[in-house]
Amino acid sequence: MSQITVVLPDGSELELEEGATVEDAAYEIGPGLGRDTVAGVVDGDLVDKASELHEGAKLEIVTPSSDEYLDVLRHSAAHVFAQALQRLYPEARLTIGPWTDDGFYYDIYGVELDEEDLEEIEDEAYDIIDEDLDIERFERSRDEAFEVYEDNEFKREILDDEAADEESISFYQQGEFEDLCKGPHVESTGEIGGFALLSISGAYWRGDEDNEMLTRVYGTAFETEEELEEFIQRREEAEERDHRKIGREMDLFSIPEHSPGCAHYHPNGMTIRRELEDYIRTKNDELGYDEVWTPELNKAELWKPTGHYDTFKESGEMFAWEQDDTEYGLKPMNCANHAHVFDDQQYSYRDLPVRFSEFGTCYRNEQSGELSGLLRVRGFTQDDGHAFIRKDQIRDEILAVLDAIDDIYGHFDLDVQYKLETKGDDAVGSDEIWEQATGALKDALSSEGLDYDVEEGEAAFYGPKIGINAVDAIGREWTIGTVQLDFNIPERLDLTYVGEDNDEHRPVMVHRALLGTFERFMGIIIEHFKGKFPTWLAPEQVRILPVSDDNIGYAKQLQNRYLGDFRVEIEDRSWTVGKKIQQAHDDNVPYMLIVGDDEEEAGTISVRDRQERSRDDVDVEDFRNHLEEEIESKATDVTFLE
RNA sequence: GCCUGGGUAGCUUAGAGGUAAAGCGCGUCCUUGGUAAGGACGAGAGCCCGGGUUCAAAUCCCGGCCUAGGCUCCA
Repeated sequence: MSQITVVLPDGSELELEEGATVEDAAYEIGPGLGRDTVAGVVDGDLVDKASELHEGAKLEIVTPSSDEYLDVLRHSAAHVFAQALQRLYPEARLTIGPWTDDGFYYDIYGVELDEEDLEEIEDEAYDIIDEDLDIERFERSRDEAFEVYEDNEFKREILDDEAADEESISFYQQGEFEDLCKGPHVESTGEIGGFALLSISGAYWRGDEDNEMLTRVYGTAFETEEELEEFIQRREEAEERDHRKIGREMDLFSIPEHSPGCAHYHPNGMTIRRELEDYIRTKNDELGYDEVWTPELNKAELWKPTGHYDTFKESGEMFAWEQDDTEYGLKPMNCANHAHVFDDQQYSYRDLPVRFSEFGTCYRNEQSGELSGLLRVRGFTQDDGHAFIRKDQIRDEILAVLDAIDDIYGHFDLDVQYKLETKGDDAVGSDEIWEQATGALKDALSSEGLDYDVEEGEAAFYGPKIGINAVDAIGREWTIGTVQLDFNIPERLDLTYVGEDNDEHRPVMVHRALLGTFERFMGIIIEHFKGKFPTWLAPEQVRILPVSDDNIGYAKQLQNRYLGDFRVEIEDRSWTVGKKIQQAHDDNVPYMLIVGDDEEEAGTISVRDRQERSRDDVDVEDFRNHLEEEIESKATDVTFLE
């Protein structure tokens, strides 16, 4: 019998007989570990403990105390759901039921469910958990497996595809229930402590729009009921951060029924947007961009040579219509217009880079089901910019933008992820050009020392893209800033500059948006700050609370004499001090100045901040100076009372 | 676009065939207050829109619009 060697997490090696399984390896290490083994992680994949090991495998043993145990538990919870479902709806056909980051789902066919049905299924699932059924793996021959799934085309397809190479097919069984499954699973349904079905939705088989719509049930499971309760609580807290809720409460914006996907900024929201605009204008100045403005309305012709027409119009994403026998459209992007501004005169190599920036308002007809508050809209304004550069300027230009983005995001305390998106199916231009452009972006990311994920095939049609992604309250990722390198549009529009050699040369275009769009960026920061904006962004920076109506005069005096440069309101409703304070907290006002007879006599203020810190006898000038500095430095939170 | 929910006062929600409710907010009055909700009274609702069933529809049925979470798209 020949031997194989596997590598354990600490780097040590373990000699095993050929054909040894994960469980065998665990027993080899120690009988205790052997007994505790739930599954294994082999070369990074979670697998059943009965899996055979191969020479050189990197092996990790999963026990109930491993991080991966929860994934295994949830995989079993998906089976418990399926079992409960089959007890109540024997006609339901099962497809796939994997674990996910925070639970599991199961896609089923042939049964219609609504949310009331979920409660019933959940009760049945708890019965199955109480029955503490042993979960056992067994195998069937291919022929037998096909027989079992005689009327389940989905499982048969899995047998034909995923399990095509396997002669013996892995099944799991618990009580009367069995399911085609490669595992791994826990040993008994009783190991699940907390179980909940969360929602119901549709999902296309194999994720393909042309396939059948399946019913997907999302659920989650934990080892204990307490953990489940914590999970539910975390979800409720996430709802509290929802930018749509905060946006309404703080009167920042609205998206009325008559303008689906198009935000209306209210005065408070517009204050924030204007601060963002001012900041980005400053940054664009520093980066050497000249601001332009180009129209939303153009003839559709504009986008034909660039390729936008094919991409956006054909997919129904562009708002376009016939008018007087001519097709017009609203711009889905700003680049074609900027390219024309560039093309309007002849530049020399000495002029490059030529950079245009614009807070450009674009419209795209996003699918109705995709709209989501400010995060996915139909009308949006990008802090867009295009640099027209020489090939030898690529590296510096990209680095400058990445630096600026890094600097800007620091003021928002945002955790962002960099993505490199590469050539997709709808791409225009040659492979060679794409490789060159993608390489340049990679170089820039590495030389900035930035970690990034590569997303194959996700780029815009005209060039590879660095996407800067942020996460919303419920964990969805959204691209905000972006840098794209484009050799194609200059080619298609025949853009040129005159080189040192007096010949015409092709410029390269860098497309970039620092915040992305004001809509999405605001949505992200509302959720990130939970409405407690940094003072420089806060719609109301200071609220003066007179202790009694008699002190309103002093409040006004303070506002006029010292605080005229800031966004200050006076709370003049005849409320108790406690009530005024509560209201100011609810409104997320950074600073409250409480002024009564004592302060009025001494000419001072009492300062309270939204973190519930307070100080009496404060000199107004000191406060004013600090406020100025806090705003100037774009501090991410209130600091006067630190 | 597809699947499953939802749309009732400015906001959050209750009501589920028989005269439309509550809390917050808003108005008036009383109270003039000291670091997270003082009191009284009052105004405020085409119950998303259009059709249908019914003696009677916010409620049941059909269609549409909007919206939430998924799916699919997506710069």
